[in-house]
Amino acid sequence: MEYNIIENKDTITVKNIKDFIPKHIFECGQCFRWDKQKDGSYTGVAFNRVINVKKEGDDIIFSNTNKRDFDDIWFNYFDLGRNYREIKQELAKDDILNKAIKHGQGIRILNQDPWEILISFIISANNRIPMIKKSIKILSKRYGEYIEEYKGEKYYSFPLSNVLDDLSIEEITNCGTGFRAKYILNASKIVSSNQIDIYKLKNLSTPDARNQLMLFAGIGPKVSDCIMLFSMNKSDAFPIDIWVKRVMEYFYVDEGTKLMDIQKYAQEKFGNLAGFAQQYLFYYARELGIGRNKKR
DNA sequence: CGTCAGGTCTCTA
DNA sequence: TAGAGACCTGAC
Repeated sequence: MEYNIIENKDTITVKNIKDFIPKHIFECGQCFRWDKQKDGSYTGVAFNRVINVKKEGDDIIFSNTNKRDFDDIWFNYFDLGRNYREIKQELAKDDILNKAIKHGQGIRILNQDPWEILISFIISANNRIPMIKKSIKILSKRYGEYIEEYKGEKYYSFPLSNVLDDLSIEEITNCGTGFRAKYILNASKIVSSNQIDIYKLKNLSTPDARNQLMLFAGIGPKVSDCIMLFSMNKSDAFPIDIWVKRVMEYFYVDEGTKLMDIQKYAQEKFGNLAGFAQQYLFYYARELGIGRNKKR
């Protein structure tokens, strides 16, 4: 993928970029540390940096950054080396996905940090997105490192495992994590002691990586698939949350199909692109509120 | 006040 | 080995 990049003071502009719509990227459920600003742009924190992303016409402007960070961090973070046009062309052969893609054509799957994503998705279990974001924000403010103030707001990095592993259950609960606090503490101890090297899991096969992740208390099939898809470059992972379950039942499989069987179905149908299909379907289901009034 | 939300764990038959 | 029930928390 080649881009026409313009460098200015504190900003990098990528001209005429297709397949990049901030709203789709930041609101398709893969990340929790990006907030919409009054001007419609999004400000987020990742890899100890604060950055603002704004779409102007066909250009994307990255503010509060520089060419070096763009090359070293953001190019990979925003998955800019991947050709989404080809992925969408392939998936659009399926009628349902063809429609779903039209709603979320600017989605990209971010390459996020495994440790932050592992904890974030432990917190996501039986929780709501605003609450998840709030918990992560408090955790970072209390136990992360201060990064900088940007447009009147202070930003903090996500706390390291060897900081969280010293906390009490109560201290973690007090960040709004509820019953998941014990899972967070447990995971912190496993990671800080290197009992499981989560940074090496991306080198394993998807089933093997999944089995390793499921060893953590509080991580089941859905959360492990999220971790693999959003931070370990496993594009064949297919996380099935309530929305994906609904949209799959609505369009593809019988109601009451077991999650494992939906998983198998998606694996066979979408293969290596399952993760991308999941994102388009998830966004589509939420936009349309598919199955919202149905009982589980 | 119940209900319920980006699931997972525990207990029971 | 599958299925029901519990679970922090806060918004409706």
